[in-house]
Amino acid sequence: MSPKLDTVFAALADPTRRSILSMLLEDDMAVTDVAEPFDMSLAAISKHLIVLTSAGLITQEKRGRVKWCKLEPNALKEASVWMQSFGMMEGLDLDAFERFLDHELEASGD
Amino acid sequence: MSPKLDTVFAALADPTRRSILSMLLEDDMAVTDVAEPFDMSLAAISKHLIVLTSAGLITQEKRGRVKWCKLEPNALKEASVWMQSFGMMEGLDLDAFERFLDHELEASGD
DNA sequence: CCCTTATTCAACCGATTGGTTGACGTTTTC
DNA sequence: GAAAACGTCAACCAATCGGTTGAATAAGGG
Repeated sequence: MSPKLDTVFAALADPTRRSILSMLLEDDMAVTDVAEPFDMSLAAISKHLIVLTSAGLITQEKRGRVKWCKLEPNALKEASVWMQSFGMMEGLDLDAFERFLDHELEASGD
Repeated sequence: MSPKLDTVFAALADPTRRSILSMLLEDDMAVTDVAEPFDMSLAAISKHLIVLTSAGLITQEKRGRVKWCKLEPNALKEASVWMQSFGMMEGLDLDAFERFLDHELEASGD
């Protein structure tokens, strides 16, 4: 159905890419700095960043010779809603959860 | 980090497998019945079911010659919490969200 | 017992993935 | 303007993926 879900979940399936997302949670980062903690070539990281960009999970903006990577958390929303529509919260107070989400998502001005 | 997240997200990245999960949301199903709506060999579906089982998203129980597939929604919880702990809620009241999750996950007795 | 139904296994296939290396284009700095 | 820093591209590689087919196993039904 949604090709977007395919790419978002596929992007999240790799631990390196999830780590990158976590790092970007703190701040925007240059590609080189993203790569620094990983035991892997810069080109490999560059590819991971392309995957994340295609999935819409991050955006990249070039300023000077530095390309800045920025988390794009809204891309997680569709996937998250899909999971939620599901049993994910079985046994939880789904109504309360939904009310919470409605309220919070609205406040975030998506 | 968590190898489980790898397999869960990878399992969710395929539209056929997501469809299967949706079908199982309604009721437990035999492998043959799961395969019926898909334009694909039974063996292919069998493989998809193995992937879903490895990810813990479903369980399979053989009764007689029929193997029943059952949704295991708790497996989505870890992945879901990972996503939520995340930027999906950037700009939202994260503290309130965390309190909510703590409360609800505790209540669910995961 | 044989036949059918239910499911998996094994071998194979082409496409994709996650990594490497080395060359290349840009922008900055000296 | 040459050198360094930033990042991508292209070619390659082994491993995995999503599918096929055909044979094999297991359990019921006549």
